[in-house]
Amino acid sequence: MAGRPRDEGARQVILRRAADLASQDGLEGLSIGRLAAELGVSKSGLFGYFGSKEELQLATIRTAMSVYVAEVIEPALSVPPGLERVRRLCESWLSYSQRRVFPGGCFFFAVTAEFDARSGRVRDAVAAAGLDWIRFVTRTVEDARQLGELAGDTDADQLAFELISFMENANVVSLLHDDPGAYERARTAIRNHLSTYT
Amino acid sequence: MAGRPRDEGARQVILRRAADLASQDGLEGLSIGRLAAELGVSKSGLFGYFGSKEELQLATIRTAMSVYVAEVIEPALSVPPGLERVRRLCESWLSYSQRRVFPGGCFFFAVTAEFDARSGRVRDAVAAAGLDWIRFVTRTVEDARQLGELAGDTDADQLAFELISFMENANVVSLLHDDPGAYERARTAIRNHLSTYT
DNA sequence: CCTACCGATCGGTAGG
DNA sequence: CCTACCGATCGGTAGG
Repeated sequence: MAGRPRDEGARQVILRRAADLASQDGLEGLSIGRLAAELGVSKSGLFGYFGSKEELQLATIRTAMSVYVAEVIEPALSVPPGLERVRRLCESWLSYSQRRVFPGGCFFFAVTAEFDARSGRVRDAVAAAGLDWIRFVTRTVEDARQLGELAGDTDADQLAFELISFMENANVVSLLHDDPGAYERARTAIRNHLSTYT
Repeated sequence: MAGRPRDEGARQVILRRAADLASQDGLEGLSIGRLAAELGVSKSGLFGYFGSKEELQLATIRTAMSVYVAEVIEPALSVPPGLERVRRLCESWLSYSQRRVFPGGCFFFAVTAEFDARSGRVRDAVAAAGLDWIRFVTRTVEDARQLGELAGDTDADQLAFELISFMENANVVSLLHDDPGAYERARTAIRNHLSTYT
């Protein structure tokens, strides 16, 4: 539990910066020395907050999750369950990616691709976060179906997979090809796609 | 042009191995020392083939492209242009990912996520390969439309974006959650999706 | 294509 | 929370 009684505000500033860096260079590319230098503190001082690089990585993921909840989940929950919440959830995600809340685009896209073929606690934490997200989208779709706002035979798992596909591809295309039109392509895909399920 | 007159067969063995490692740990995670140790040669001996880490990374991308052409593009080109070629292209891609031609799943998915927020020659090479792929899918779709096998008002860019979305999401979900069902979800999505365009 | 090395940086620790 | 350090590893080079 190294560092837990320390200044919690400073800790969150460190972790928010770590998440920004990791969205661009990955959680392995995030080095304690570079992070310390950017924050103007000593390497061992920063190290003391976490105790190991792996703990820093895990704490960074938790901080990124709280940003994700505030930017993507909460805006969707401000709308009542149903098709409008599904639309709002997709739009919140695209806006979160497009506004570059993390400078490297979606934090979880970056670290998922980095750790999807590895093993260990960091990979497990990334996988758990990914599963939470899939389940939340699926539940949001299933609510809309049960309310009669999507066709009764809608396969919620299938539709959630398809919506997530469009969103993540917009993120990567916009980053790699510096093409903001990818977001409009995703919005068109989502709009047309939802209309085939109604 | 360091190393070009050397044994070309040995060079390709090195690069194929490098592509396997990079699909799991990334092109930055690929270290010359580790690669040399795995191949049982000295670090400086291996280094002499490439002259710099960046040249090794660029050569690895070119080798991965030739694998991709053989595994994904050529099977599609063995079918005449039209809707059947579109279907074959998607199936070749899903098979390439699912058979783990590269142990970390699609090589280009891994290195795209790694370099999409960076700059430099490696990023540019990854982006150029990605653009080639998008254009090939778009052209394959457009051929089918012009042959009257997709609706006349089909937007080839849009449909290519949607098909690629499904394929890439299957790759990452299957890796992160060890869920081969992701490929069936992508196949269902592609089948249903193509039928809405006909 | 090898051994042996360079300076830089890595994660992590000792001591204060 | 600092300075100063540890051994390991990085990309790259000298010399043969």
